[in-house]
Order: sequence, then C-alpha cells, then structure tokens
Amino acid sequence: MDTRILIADDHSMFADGIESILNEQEGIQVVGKCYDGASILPYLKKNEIDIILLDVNLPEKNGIEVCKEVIAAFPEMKILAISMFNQESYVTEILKNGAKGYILKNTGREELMQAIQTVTEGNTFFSKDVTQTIMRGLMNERKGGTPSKGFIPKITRREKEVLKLIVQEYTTQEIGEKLFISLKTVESHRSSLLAKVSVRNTAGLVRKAIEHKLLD
Amino acid sequence: MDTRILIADDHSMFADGIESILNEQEGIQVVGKCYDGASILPYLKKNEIDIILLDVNLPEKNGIEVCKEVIAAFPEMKILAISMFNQESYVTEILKNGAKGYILKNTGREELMQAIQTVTEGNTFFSKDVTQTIMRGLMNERKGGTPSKGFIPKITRREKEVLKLIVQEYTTQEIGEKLFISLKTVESHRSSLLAKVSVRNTAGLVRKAIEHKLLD
DNA sequence: GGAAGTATAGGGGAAAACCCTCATTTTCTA
DNA sequence: TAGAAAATGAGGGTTTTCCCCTATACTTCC
Repeated sequence: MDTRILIADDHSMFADGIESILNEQEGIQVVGKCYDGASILPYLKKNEIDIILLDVNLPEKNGIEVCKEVIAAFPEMKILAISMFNQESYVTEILKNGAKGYILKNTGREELMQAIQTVTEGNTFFSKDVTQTIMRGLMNERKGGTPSKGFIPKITRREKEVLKLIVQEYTTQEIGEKLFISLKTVESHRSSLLAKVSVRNTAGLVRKAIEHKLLD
Repeated sequence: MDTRILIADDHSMFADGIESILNEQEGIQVVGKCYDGASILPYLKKNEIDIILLDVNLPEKNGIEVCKEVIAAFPEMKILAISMFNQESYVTEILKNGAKGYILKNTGREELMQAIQTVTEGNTFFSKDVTQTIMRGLMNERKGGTPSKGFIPKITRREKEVLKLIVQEYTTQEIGEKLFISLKTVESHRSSLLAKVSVRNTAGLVRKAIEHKLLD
C-alpha cells in the first residue's frame, strides 16, 4: 500500500512542486493539499492520511497550533515539519507538539525522500542544520533559568493593528493619530506586544512579527 | 524544439519542485538549476537557455542585480521573476532591469505554465495580485515627488555585522561592546543603514533586512 | 452576573534611538 | 600610489521607545 501524504503549505507553487516530486516516487502518493491551517483537520476527518508535510509558518492558524490539534485528534499521525526558518523556538515547540521531524526548505529531494520514509516508519528525522540548532539550543537552555518559552502569543485585534503600523515605520505618536487613540494607549499596546512575543525592543518585535506571520 | 529553462532559487526543495512540475509538461525542459545568484551568469555562458525563473530574493547577490547582469550580457534573455513578496519596490525594480514577468510563490501550476509561455513568446505576465500592487504603486507615484527608488543598497561588511546584531535585539551600547567599538561608531553605522535602505527607524530596518535577505 | 480579558489613558522617568556636523585613520581599488 | 570608500569616533541635541505604576469603561465568556 502506498504511503498517503497530505501537503500543507500556503504557497501553492511550493505545494504543487513537492507534490510533483513525490508523485514521481514509487510507493508514495500525495492525496491532498491544504493551503491554510484551518482546512487540515476537516480534511483529515474525511480522508485517510499516513503523513502530513506541514509548513510551520502558515498564515492565520500557524503550524504549531495545527500540529497540536491534529495530534489531539489523531495521536498516531506522522507529521513532518517544513520551514524556511531554522530557529530554535520553532523546532523545539513543534516537536513538543508532536511533530516527528523537521526539515528546511533548502533541503534537496533525496533528503526529503529520506525524511518522509524515516518519519513514516515512526522514527524521527532532522536536517543537519536543524540538528545543530537544537544542540545549540540545549546548550543555552537552563542557564538564564527562563522557563524557556519563546513563542506563540495571542495577539488581540487592536494589538495587531498597532503592530502592523509599527512594522510600517510609524511612530507611536503617528499610530495614535491614525487610530484616533492617545499616545499612551499605543504605548500600552506596544508593551503588551513586547511581553507577548517576549522580545526586548522594536527590532525583535518586527522580526518575530514577520517570522510568525503576525501581520495578516 | 523544447523551451529550455533555468531555475534560480536558493531553496532547493522549491527549485526541485518546480523542476518536477515543469518536466511533466510537453515542450518544456528544465536544463539547469542555480542555488545562488553568483552561479547564474557563468552557467548561461556555457549553456543555451530560453527562459530563467528567477527568485527575486536570492542571498548574496540578489535577484535584481542578477537580472541586470544577465540582461547586460544577454539582452534577449527572457526572465520571469518569482517572489514570496508582493512588494512594489521589488516588482518595479526588477522590471526596470529587464524581467518580463513577475509571479508570486502562491501561484498555482496552471498560472505558472501560462506565465512561462507568455514570457517565452516575448510578452509580459503578472499575477493578478501583482498587477494590483503595480497599480497602487502608480497611483502613489508622482505625488511626493521623490525620485521613487526604494531599494538595493550596498551594505558594507561592518554595517552588516551591526545590522545582524540589531535584528537580534541588541542595543547600540551592547553592539559596541560586542564589536569592541564605541557607541558613536555604532550610531554612525546605524545612520548609514537607515539611509541606505531608506527607512525611518529600526522597525523599517529590520523589515527590509529580512525581506531583502541582508543577513547572510 | 461576576470574572477575565480588552481597550482606553495618564504620570513620570530612564534608556535608547535618531539627527547633524565634523574629523581621523584604515582599507580598498582604479 | 593617490583618491575613494569604509571604519572609527566625538559633541550635543531632539525624539522615541521602554518601563514602572495605576485606573476606568466595555466586552465576552463561563
């Protein structure tokens, strides 16, 4: 029986490409594609799938949340995470939530095949680069003593508005004028944002906003 | 005779995927792939190519520079730009430099085929989203009167070091300590960076740094 | 029908970023 | 090897961000 694969990535050109690569292979069959996080769980309820290739950085509902939900509903599901970013918080977080592997988008096709096979068999696969990241993460782990989180906050509607304007280079003053609220209110939102995404300053805020696709 | 295609993208999984899609098609043949900007021109000198699928956001030497060089050496070369970002400055700039089309990575395979065919025939193709962006750009154009640039700077070695640390949330003070230079020197570099990428503040700097892959 | 969460807003202060001008040394490169 | 570009640094100022604290009105959810 073929290994049945679901591809979940919001870039359809990428998803189509992977599909095309995989369908050339023996014993593998791409049976579905999802272009956003929300449609994955409904799909799984109607179709038999062996392994999900899951983009970590999905818009709306991100890959980590999706992963958690999927594992909750289908504890045996094999999930191979795929991402542009080789960042420790992503890797550890999605693994905590049940993913069985993590590869980067600059992975070649042989390695991709190997990863799929490994995960399908119930084992775990990491790209070489990712392994290094994890190791580096483990090194730095328990030293500051921080509970070591580093991700998914829940941004409110208003905070997101403010965040978008920050990324567009507006100052706090200007944001207040645009949204018809006081400078102090904007400052409050900024503070919450810094705390929620756990960064020190605007630079980190903008970086995480982009990496975590907080701007849709 | 088949249309001979060169794919230039640093994410090999993506490049492989596109290759796989295209090789399924009649009359099309992917004859090469480049994973960075520097290897494109040498490749073209040794191989006959009809059309290049060029990622705008290549590391090291970006897509726009590559495009310029390629057109300088091969004025008749057909270039179809592909990007994650639907941003006006990218679109207009790469078109100025000789690209014949611009599509996003969330483009489906039918549209991709259509784009390739269109461009190969010497015509111009834009994704629907991109067309809107261009229109919006034209609207806002000649009103501030700015010479309307909006991009490619040449970041020096030291500036890049500083930039990386900024993105990693270090303050000017800390950057100075890390690089063993004075706070004032770091400020100088920050100023140059703001000017070169033409943004107002750190938020814009970080955004552009990521979008333009200034951090490799 | 409270409790939790969100949006609002203020005071006050410290730190950081931003801006301008200028000058010296080092390093590339034509 | 001379000039350009890059890296260094300073003085002195303004603006913005960040960080405490507190506090009220409104929504939403259990």
